[in-house]
Amino acid sequence: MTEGPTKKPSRIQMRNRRVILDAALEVFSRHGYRGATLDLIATEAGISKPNILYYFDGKEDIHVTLLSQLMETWLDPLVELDPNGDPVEEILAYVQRKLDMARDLPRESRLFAGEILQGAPRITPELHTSLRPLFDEKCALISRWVNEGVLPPLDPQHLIFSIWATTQHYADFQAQVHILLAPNSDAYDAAANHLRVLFRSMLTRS
Amino acid sequence: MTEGPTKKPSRIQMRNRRVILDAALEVFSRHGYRGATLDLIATEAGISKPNILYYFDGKEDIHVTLLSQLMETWLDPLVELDPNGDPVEEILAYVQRKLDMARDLPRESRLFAGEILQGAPRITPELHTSLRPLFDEKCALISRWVNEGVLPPLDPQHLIFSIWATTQHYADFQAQVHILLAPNSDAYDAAANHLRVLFRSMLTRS
DNA sequence: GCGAATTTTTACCATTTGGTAAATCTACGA
DNA sequence: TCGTAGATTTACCAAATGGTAAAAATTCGC
Repeated sequence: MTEGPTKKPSRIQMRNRRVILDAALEVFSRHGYRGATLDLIATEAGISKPNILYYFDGKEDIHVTLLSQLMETWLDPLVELDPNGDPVEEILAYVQRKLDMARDLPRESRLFAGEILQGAPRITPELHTSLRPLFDEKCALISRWVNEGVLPPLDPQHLIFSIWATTQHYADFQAQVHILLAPNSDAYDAAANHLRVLFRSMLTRS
Repeated sequence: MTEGPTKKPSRIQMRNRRVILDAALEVFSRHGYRGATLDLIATEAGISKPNILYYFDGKEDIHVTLLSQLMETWLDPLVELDPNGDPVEEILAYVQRKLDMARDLPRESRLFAGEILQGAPRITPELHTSLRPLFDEKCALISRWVNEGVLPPLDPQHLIFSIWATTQHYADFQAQVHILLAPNSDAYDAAANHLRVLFRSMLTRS
């Protein structure tokens, strides 16, 4: 472990690590950290448990690896918020991107939600180093837009919270949403329309 | 279990069941269902593990009891949505009540969120019998308001989702919120202001 | 094809955890 | 105060679970 340059991974290592992480994402997001077992992950991956421990140092290593890899994808929509674009359209496009992610990557959303829900015991450092600076930067950008008068007065921090909350809700609370919505309706289309109206109303009020 | 009328619980039973449930709420909300152990709950409650199993049939029994008791409290703010009140003020008051609950009962919020996040394996029946009818009823009420022209066109289902999502976010994602917000600021006051503006904008747009 | 390195399996193990049986202690009404 | 129903503790247990050692199998550069 105190070795210098890590050997570049073989094709087998690349493939198996990917297979294991995909299985682990499925299992962790469905059962939570403690509810997930190495046996479940092993079965899901089609790889024996000791073999999984050949590729990862342990259960926690798999979990942390997943969360770290996820973080980049997760923050990407916010990174793309363009200082040079039209403020209202930029923010609405951000809402749409976040909603698309909730639709396309619900397991990732639930994995992240589960970690935060339990106090972010394994990802707090990353939140400080990755999320916090980006959050501050984009809050400053939105504040600038407000000060320039191109946006009405609003709280950038809580605006972003509202966007996160409303979009991720469809992935994180999917079980509830499915019970409450008519099964044939396309929840995401309706949600997209609703959220566009909701946030546009706030961003364009006179 | 096939007995007829259950004996009325003694004072000791009342007290100990309350103590156990309170400890279990703390432990379940912090660690999730699988992460919570009877030993943790026992320590937190100051009651030995076998003694806990004298009052409850098992771990799942405690969890289900907690969720069932919580459901009533949880739905209460929505029950109070008054068909005879002013639509905009009624909905904004509902938002405030939900936000107050997230502030005052964060453990309950996280317990519920954890259950839904994992597919509501132990509370799905209650969601159908308790939540669904109330949800449908209040959606119909809001639809009526829209049809009467006292509210602008909007999707009642997704409006309620947005209210749930934005308010519960402050309890469920508390760990993240604490990392991102300046520690001295009063998050709930700012959130209340923000959410009032957000939803009022949508409800009063011309 | 061959030897070394990598990968996989087999056979385990210690700990944790939900739960139980039975003995013991305590409260409480007669 | 005494007997009994109710409450609590002690001493367990079986299954699940994260993890390991070492043998066996496979892959790969030459």
